[in-house]
Amino acid sequence: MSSLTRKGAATRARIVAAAARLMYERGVTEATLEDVRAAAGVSGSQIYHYFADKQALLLAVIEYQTEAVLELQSPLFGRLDSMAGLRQWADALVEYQRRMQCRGGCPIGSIGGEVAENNPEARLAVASGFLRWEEAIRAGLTAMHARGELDADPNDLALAVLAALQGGLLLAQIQRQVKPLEVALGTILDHVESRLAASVRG
Amino acid sequence: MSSLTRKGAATRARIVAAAARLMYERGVTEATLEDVRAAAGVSGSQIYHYFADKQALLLAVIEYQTEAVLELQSPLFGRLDSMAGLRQWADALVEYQRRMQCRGGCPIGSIGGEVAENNPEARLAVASGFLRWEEAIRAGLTAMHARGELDADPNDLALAVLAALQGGLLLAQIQRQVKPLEVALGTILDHVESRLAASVRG
DNA sequence: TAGAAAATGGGTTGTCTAATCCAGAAAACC
DNA sequence: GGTTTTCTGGATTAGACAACCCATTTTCTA
Repeated sequence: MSSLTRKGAATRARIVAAAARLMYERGVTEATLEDVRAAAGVSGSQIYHYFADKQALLLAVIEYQTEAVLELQSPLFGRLDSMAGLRQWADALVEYQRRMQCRGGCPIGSIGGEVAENNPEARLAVASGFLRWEEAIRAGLTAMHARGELDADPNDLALAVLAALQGGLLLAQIQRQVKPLEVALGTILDHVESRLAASVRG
Repeated sequence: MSSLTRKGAATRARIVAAAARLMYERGVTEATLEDVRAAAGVSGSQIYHYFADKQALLLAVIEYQTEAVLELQSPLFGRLDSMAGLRQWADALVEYQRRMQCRGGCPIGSIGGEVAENNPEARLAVASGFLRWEEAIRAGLTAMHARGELDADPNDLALAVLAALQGGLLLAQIQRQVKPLEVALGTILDHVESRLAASVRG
């Protein structure tokens, strides 16, 4: 592999970004390397210059999508220790899906579903992405719990919130409407709210 | 197509069942028609005798899996109008996944995720499968609501339960452990329980 | 039992796509 | 300024797989 020059790193990044977009839009198997090559605006053997094979590119894409998803939400993650912050976060996710017309589903989860049964390595990469997502949610709920504001296990709640999000995204993707996501997140947050300690609930 | 004899219908069913199993175990694209042919124990051009192309077979598989999933749960559907029945149903789903070692995820949902972005016809077939599933859940919650036992919109709750189930299944499939499903269903049912009318809760 | 459907088993075609290889030009970096 | 890396652009291989065709035999079933 040796060292990557500035330009080399930029090209590599362009390839990963293009691959991520195509795999998101069409699925992993439907996104051919020729498509990726064209979309990235590179020629011939450049993809193989930076990646051993399609599998290596896929793993890079999973990394990339995990970073992208977490980065996109990061401004909102800091406020997940209050109901207002949680609702704001949920609203932003719903709004984003609405803008995307519910296409693609979850950038991580949709890849996960596609590779889970025939690509253990990719499955594990997706699992670790989910773990980081779960931890971001858990941090907020744990803070609430530590302050004595929350009367429930924050770990279980975080997992339930992530599951509601993933299920909502899948149903939204398949039905091409945001309502399932909206209702799934709204309901699980209603539940969190119902577990607020009496002192906070006012 | 003309008329199907008894034996013809049986062979067709064998092909669909084999295809369903393989698509579930490996994903739609990884299940080749040659694999299906061998697994069904039929020879040569039999698949094309009963199905125009792979797409037609896929649609038959989605139908088949929808029926299978609903039929498997049908003994429990009748009791979804009480917390005991709901918990029993959830336990059965968790237990089933445990026995499957969390492989495959949801027979309908995993196909849905794979085809959503490149096969509108299949996506709609999955959507209608989800609708039937949602309605089975809704029937129970609506009954509770009609009896004045439930203090919430049964339609929204049913959608939230299905989303929690799907999200839990996806996370379970990717992490290869039942906990996400267990927690997701447990938490959403806790929420349903928290919305029981005072008269029932008491 | 006669006609229709089911089934065998093989061959074939065409396409798609991942994966390699190469010779030479351009650019970046020390 | 020389070395390394990047990049071009094409050619090519090799395999997988869907789809189609056909001659023949077996099995239903009306």
